[in-house]
Amino acid sequence: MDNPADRRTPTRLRSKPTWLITHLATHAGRLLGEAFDAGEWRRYHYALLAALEEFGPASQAELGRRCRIDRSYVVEAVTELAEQKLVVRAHDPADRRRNIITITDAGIDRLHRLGATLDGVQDALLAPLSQHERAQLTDLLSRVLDHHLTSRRDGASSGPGPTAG
Amino acid sequence: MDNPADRRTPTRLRSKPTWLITHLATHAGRLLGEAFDAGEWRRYHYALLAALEEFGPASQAELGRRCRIDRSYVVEAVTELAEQKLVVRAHDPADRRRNIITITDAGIDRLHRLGATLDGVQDALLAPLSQHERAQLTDLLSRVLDHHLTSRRDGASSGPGPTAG
DNA sequence: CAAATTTCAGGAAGACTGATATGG
DNA sequence: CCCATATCAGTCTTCCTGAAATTT
Repeated sequence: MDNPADRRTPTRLRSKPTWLITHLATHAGRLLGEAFDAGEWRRYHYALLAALEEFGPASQAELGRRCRIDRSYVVEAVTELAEQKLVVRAHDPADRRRNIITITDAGIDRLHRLGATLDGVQDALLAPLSQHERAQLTDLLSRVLDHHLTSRRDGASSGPGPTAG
Repeated sequence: MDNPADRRTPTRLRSKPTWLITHLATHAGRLLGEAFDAGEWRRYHYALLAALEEFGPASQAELGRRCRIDRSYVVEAVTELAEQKLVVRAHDPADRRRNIITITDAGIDRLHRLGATLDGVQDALLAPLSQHERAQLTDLLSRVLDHHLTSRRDGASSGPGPTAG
């Protein structure tokens, strides 16, 4: 029952990056969940705060594009952040469709504290790798992700072209 | 609106492997979905077939442990595979709690054809990387995943210990 | 009685879609 | 009229938990 051979994963799966990435995402999600659970935090809370701090006030649509968060989630997450006074939601006088979201001092403070927590999660996730290897992995993942983010302009109106449906 | 600067991702996210892996998993899932959609395939169908082909007939519990698929899904997926005669589900005379799942010739054939499709997905996902870099990435991911799979003995009955609520 | 297996019922999180109202 | 934005109401997949029945 506790035989290690019983738990060996099929070679056909182990050799496939898609499988590795999918399962690692699950573990990363678990670690993030454990780290964030105490305060009802979600990943997108951190993402939104990070975008607001780095790029300044923005509309909800822009935040969604930057953080790759769906518009539905932006609505919900901004509401939650606003309730805790970590951001302020105001109408844009220049374009009355938009909300302008601004991070508060409390929001910046929270961002930094969540950041420290997150750094711990990265360490836990990449524990078996050396510093050099961690940088290497981050670089490879970045390049792959960049490729897919730039080759899919999925935020704007451009051609949908359902390739397999 | 189509300003690239508008889509730039916060540095605090880009530098975090957890974020990169999570988002890449989304893209991988999309690619897998597109590739599999035509035939109602799911990842775990392939995973189960791969385990059965590599390690021979097995109980459902063992399949779940090998492929890291939850027991609920194993039930469902095996049923679907059995309906298409890709596997056979039989009672184990030696231990009447167990079902013994065996892959059929048609199942092996399907496994190989799905494998070819999946290889195409790996290529699409890792397009921007050289062959050497792909091997490097696969190796790094494997080592990280191994670490978490072996440090968490999550299949058996051992202590759950909810560390955070 | 304890443990393992199969099975079902359902919950949680995240990605995504469609519809609607409003404004540019 | 077309497009963008904000919002709400859902669906879908995957992961996970709880519980029941059966057997060891």
